[in-house]
Amino acid sequence: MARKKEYIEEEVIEKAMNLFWRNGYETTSVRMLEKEMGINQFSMYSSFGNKQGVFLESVKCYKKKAKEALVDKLKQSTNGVEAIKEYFYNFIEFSKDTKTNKGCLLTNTVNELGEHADTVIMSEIIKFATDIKSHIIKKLETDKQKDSETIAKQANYLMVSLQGLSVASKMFEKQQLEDFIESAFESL
Amino acid sequence: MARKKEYIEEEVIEKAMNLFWRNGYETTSVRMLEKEMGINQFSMYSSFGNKQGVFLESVKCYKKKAKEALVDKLKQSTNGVEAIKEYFYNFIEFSKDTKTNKGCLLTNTVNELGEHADTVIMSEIIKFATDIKSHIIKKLETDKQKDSETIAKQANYLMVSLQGLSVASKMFEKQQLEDFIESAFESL
DNA sequence: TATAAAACTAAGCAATTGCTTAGTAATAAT
DNA sequence: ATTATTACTAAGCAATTGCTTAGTTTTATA
Repeated sequence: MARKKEYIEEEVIEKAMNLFWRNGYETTSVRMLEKEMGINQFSMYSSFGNKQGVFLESVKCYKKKAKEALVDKLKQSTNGVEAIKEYFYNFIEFSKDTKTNKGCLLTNTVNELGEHADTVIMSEIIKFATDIKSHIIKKLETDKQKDSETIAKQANYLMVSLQGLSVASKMFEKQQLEDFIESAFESL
Repeated sequence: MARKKEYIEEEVIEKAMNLFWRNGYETTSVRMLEKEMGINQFSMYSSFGNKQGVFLESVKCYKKKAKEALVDKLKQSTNGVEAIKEYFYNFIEFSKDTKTNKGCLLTNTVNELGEHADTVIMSEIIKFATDIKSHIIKKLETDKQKDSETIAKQANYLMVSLQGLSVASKMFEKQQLEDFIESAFESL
């Protein structure tokens, strides 16, 4: 009874996600999204409501990709702390761009929008961060000599370090990033 | 022969700097600057050329403030590595806002504008980062047991950590930030 | 006191923003 | 084939962006 959509929502959202990842939320205009996603503004708004809606779906798409490329590997590994270090190295690869790195889309978002960010989007971000932290804690607990207090402290430390790596990867050279990772894990 | 300016450029720039610090470059509109600086757009443009000009002066103002509150203290201290740790703690105080922290204006800028940033502004930022790093190296060299290679590595590590602290301070609680600093200096 | 130079006010500029809407084309059930 | 439903195109909306300009006010000098 009705006409068919000429695009697959999951496919165009992945393109939108990459645009947001490269440029940030504000800098990415609806016109840019139109071009990159290859669909008209009408279609965008009928599928996702508004720009925030497109971004929310992009965030979900990013989470899925990051889960596959990073979190699942961390989850499956039995290497304890070494697995977390692997996560750090994998992240650099994951966020690689043509020249410099793009950082983590979620970190970029919090950093750009801060308090102004939509609460739905923020809760998505927090859920992901909490998930990563719990996996980090599990790997730290592999070492039976550590008490829960040092584990909590080290988990906090690693979460902040991860944020640092995300931002620093956008402006530092590979050598500095590797120096960072190696030094960061020296005392663990 | 001519009318006097009704404002002091240094004073209004400090206000502009605080606005940019809180909101970032793009989110800060010329209208917002007008209100915050308490001067008309005409005056803004005649004093600083354009929005980028206002921002460039704001960056210089930030550098001056950060130098006084952070770098000079680091420079003067004779506590070696402990002085660098002090720098980290001082930074948290320096970037404090009403509720969360504002991070470092320079880090925020690179993170927001990335490659799109004006080259003049970028060179100001790089100069400042290089300056901090050289002071960090000096403090590390206090420990005569460290060879130049480990010093270089540790300096890289600390610079990335500082970026991390800047971003993380915008979203983490004080306890996590202190956990980070303490853990970060454990192996040094 | 008259004058020229600079600084003010405020209205307005084109371009861009996110979003909407009027009109047309395609589709599956009747 | 007709019809109801949805998706498309593309033009256009008000609001905001960075910036300019026309006209007025202030000021130190001649």
